[in-house]
Amino acid sequence: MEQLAITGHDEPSTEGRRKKRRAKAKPIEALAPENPVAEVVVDINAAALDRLFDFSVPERFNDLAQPGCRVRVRFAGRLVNAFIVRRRSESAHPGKLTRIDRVLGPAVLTSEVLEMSRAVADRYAGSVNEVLRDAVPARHVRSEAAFVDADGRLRERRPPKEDSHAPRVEVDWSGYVGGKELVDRLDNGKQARAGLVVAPQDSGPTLVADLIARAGGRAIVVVPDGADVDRFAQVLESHFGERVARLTGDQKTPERYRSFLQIRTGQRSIVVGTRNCVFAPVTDLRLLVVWDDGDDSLAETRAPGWHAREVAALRSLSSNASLVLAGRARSIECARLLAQGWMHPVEPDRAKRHGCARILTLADGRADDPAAGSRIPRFAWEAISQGLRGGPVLVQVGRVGYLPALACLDCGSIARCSVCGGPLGQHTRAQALQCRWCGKLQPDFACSTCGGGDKRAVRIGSARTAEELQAAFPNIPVIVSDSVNGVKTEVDARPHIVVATVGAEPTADGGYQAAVFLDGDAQLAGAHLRGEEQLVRRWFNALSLVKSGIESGVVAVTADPHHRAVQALVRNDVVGWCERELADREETGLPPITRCAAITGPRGAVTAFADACELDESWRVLGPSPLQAPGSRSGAERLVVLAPIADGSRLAGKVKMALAAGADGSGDNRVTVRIDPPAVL
DNA sequence: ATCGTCATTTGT
DNA sequence: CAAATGACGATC
Repeated sequence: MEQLAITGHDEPSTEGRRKKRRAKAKPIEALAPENPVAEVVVDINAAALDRLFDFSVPERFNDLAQPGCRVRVRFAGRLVNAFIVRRRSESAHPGKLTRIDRVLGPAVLTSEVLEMSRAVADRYAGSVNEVLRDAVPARHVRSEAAFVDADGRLRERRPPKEDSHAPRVEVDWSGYVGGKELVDRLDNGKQARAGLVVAPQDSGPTLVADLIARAGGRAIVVVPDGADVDRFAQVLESHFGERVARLTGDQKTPERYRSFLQIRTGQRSIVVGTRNCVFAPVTDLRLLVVWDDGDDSLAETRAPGWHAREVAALRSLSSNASLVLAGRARSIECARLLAQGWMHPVEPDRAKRHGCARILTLADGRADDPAAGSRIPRFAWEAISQGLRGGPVLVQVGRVGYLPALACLDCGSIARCSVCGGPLGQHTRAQALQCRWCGKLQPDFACSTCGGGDKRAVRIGSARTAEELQAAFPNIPVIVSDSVNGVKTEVDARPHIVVATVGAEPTADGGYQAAVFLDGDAQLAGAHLRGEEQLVRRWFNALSLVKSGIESGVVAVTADPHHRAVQALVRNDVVGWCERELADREETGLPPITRCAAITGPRGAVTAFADACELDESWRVLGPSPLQAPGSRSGAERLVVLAPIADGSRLAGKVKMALAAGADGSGDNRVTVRIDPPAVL
């Protein structure tokens, strides 16, 4: 009987002797009695291989080889990893099927995650296996033992008893326009989609905890970085205890895999983590929260470059889980979804908006300040010294280093590297000038335009700012938080000065007494498309670190008080700012109003690829324009295609077709394509 | 991707 | 006329 099941090796062998010997040494095993065919996704990065392949299941793997399992298969002559998608009774493949070589562990990939990965791949013109690499963490065999039974299957576990009734968190939503509607829907088990702006005086983690409780647990909270994970997890664990799992990019393989399996087996049902956790296999997911979704670290850098907000949106569509994009600011992408009516706004009302720290600018009669033109005007000094009487003071600066940008004293042209033409900067007080692109040290500066040897500072960095403040307040400790000295996550409540680059501000125990936002004008002037958006986002993030309420602190902003970004801060109105920015993008037809494909590569190859895509006549093509950046080889250029959102999947489809046909080239002539990359133009 | 096959080019 | 480089095409 077993003989009948043998499909055997295909040897059209001429020598019966050899055949006999082999058969004796290794008798051919029968195939699985039921569904002997396994459809798999192979783990090879090639657009042309982004489809399912059939393999046969030997009898001994019949129980183990379940859908969702990682397996090892011989494919195109090599052993590669793959995921089983499903088992079937027969194959449509005309040829003979190769056998699965080995089964690597239990079913880690759920059908929901697979389907979502497919949707993400389609949206970004990538292939499923690329997305699966991000969705399913690396296997760790030793950690696995505790989660599988003797038969190799996952041991399903229920969360530590407690309840069908998740503990309530005491949050008063009356200060939020749209808040009642949101929590009503969650309370009633209906799907909700909301763009939530959290007031500076409220705790983000607490509000999120309340939403999770109302949604009945079973939630994923995606945050930008590890420090945020700690902040959120602490609060969530205080409410939900053992049900919370952390999943972050900086966990080691065993810890990460264990966390993942705890989620997969149902042992933990609330996940807080960095971008990849948006794929976490929470069973019966009810709520997805993306915190501060304007932060670029929520975008994967490797292909296909998905963004956690978009993945969450796709997942909420396919799973019926609620979706909340929450933060101190609002991303333009979120504003677009709101304008479209796909999500509902939830925002602090007028009274709540007035309840935060006081914002001071050069307006309000302070324009006559004799020191108004200096980098740190008098009112900012006053804010610092007054603040120091009660506690810590935050000084936010635009750039890291000592003197990050210099210019020739004579002709005023920017100091540039003699080798590569990159901008020169002085990183520490003692160090010579160094090129920011190629790193070459240049002790003897000579202006490349006029030959002059004298220079002046154009920008002042965190190190120099700290030095100046230390000189002015000799008895006060000055702490620096930046990429060079290390990013601090928390400081205590004693009076000291914290100098931080934008985005690297530590939280202060009890809140800062005062804050000063420096270099706003320079940052707003360097405006590429999203520069202003990023600054506004970071300002509002920093604003929330300052004491509010009755003893509220002050925030001194030195940028042009008439700039709309500064006005947004003064009126604590990030929503209005966002609406205006969205209107601007609508006028110019730039992302996120349009779907975008950015094609980058060597000269010529870029346009050749665009031709291969057979783009619609109606789509807008910008460039190709030369790429001037530190890493890029000279001659690299970029072409940007803008299509209406409604054409998004057609654009991605055409790009994918071209990729599958190999139009992206190989070796030095290779082009890369990104759909909706975080940085365009 | 990577490997094989077939075709075209190059070398002595 | 044989080795060498290259370009499709299939991969189960």
